[in-house]
Amino acid sequence: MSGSQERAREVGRTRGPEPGAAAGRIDVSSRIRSDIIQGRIEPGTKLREVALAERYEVSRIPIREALRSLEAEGLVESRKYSGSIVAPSPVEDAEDLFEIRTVLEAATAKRAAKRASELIAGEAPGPGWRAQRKEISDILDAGDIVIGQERYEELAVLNMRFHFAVAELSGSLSFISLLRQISGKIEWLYSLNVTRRGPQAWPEHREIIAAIDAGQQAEAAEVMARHVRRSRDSYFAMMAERPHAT
Amino acid sequence: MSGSQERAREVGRTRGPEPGAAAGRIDVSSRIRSDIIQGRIEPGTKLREVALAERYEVSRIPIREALRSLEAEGLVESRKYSGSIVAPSPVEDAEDLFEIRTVLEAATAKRAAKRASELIAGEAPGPGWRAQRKEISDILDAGDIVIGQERYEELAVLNMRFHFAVAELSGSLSFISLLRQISGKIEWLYSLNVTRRGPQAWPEHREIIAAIDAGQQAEAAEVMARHVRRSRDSYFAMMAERPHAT
DNA sequence: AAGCATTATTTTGTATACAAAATGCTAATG
DNA sequence: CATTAGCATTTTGTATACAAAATAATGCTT
Repeated sequence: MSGSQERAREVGRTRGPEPGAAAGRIDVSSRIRSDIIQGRIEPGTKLREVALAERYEVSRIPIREALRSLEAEGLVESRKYSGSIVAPSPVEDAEDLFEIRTVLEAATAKRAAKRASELIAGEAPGPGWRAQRKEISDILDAGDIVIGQERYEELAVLNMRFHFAVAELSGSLSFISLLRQISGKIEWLYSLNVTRRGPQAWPEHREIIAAIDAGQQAEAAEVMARHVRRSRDSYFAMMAERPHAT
Repeated sequence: MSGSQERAREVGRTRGPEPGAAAGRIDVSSRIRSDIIQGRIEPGTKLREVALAERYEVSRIPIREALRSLEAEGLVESRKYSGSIVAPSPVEDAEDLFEIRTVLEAATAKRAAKRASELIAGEAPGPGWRAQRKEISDILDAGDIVIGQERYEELAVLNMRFHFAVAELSGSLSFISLLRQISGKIEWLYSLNVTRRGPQAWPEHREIIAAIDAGQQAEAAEVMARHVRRSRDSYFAMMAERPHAT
């Protein structure tokens, strides 16, 4: 690999970036993702790299890498030499997304129950079980408290945490990463409507955990599937009432 | 043509990179992915950007973007300021990967059957149906020919194409992109063993399509699930015979 | 004036240069 | 001798500079 090293270039001492330009920053891709999900950037918007670079006060390089990640999540669509645009609103994919959640989460519940049954049989369920199981109890308790105090807005994040906690209880990294893949679109979907599923759905979580704890794989899968389908029905019922802002 | 305009365009000759440096190149990320899947780079290997840049004869920028994509596929693991390494061999995740395929592909078969039932009912199944359905027939025929001529090595790629074609027949982009997400690891899994599933599995594909064409959703899902599970069993039977090179 | 070829302009893609963090090594100290 | 503080090296992260492609604008021909 040769290369004409002799640039004979005036020493560019003037080159350094403004000191302090790179102030404390929180991962650009998260900020863009958030801006898309929260609707601060509309679907179809052309994401020009220089504009984003200015907006988030970084250069184009981090922007480009962030766009690659967001592309993998399906929040952004890119074509070579043609730039990136914000993906179309996920409302069209709502049915698919709920179906995906149904089958994947039923599988995670089943696997979690399998691990529990191993525990019951005296075998070791693998590392982390205790902590993961406790995490779920904490989430369930927190949900009850939140409901008792009628702070329903906080249920959404707890709900998300519960479902991911079950995935982690399954011990299967492949399922977790797949669920994480679609979580962006799921969040986006829900953020399109301020209303969320009411508190009456929360107790279903305890049924799911009961089946898992009992080591009943088929039961756990079925209860989880039913739970997600109800959440689907609730979503579409809501959409029927108040038309969405696509 | 009055006045030939000599636009002196060659002023800034100072900085240009070696001419011809960017020769015809085929997407770096595909090449790295291929090298990982084919085992030319072992799991756990530190992927240093400069080394990759030299190996693929590009600068670090395209390398970094490729690594982001591969990270999303789970073929590479990265930590900030700590670089990227090739993900561990997917053999440990084999069970999970087959389970994921089972539930996702059963769902795609079900949806494809649903579209077919709409066609039967006289409704329009949506755009692309005809072409997609024909594509499947072509693949099935090609497989029969290949088997007839005992060129079994070519079955692997046809098999992959068939399953993706069914996903496309479902008309659900979300499912397709999720399946594409794990396809890298699936390919990796299979490439670890030269042997593949024998030709006796091929006719099962026609059963799946038959159920879809008949618009029998539950049946299509079940047949597809059974098919993937058999492929799972076949894989593990093979692994039991000849120990893998982890 | 309409359609098309050609030239500007814009935007993405990539290479180089420099800064920041992590890693490894050396040496001083208990 | 083990440990650790400090320094040097290595490697990733990011900014700037330039090249290539696409898009917009211009002018020419019919």
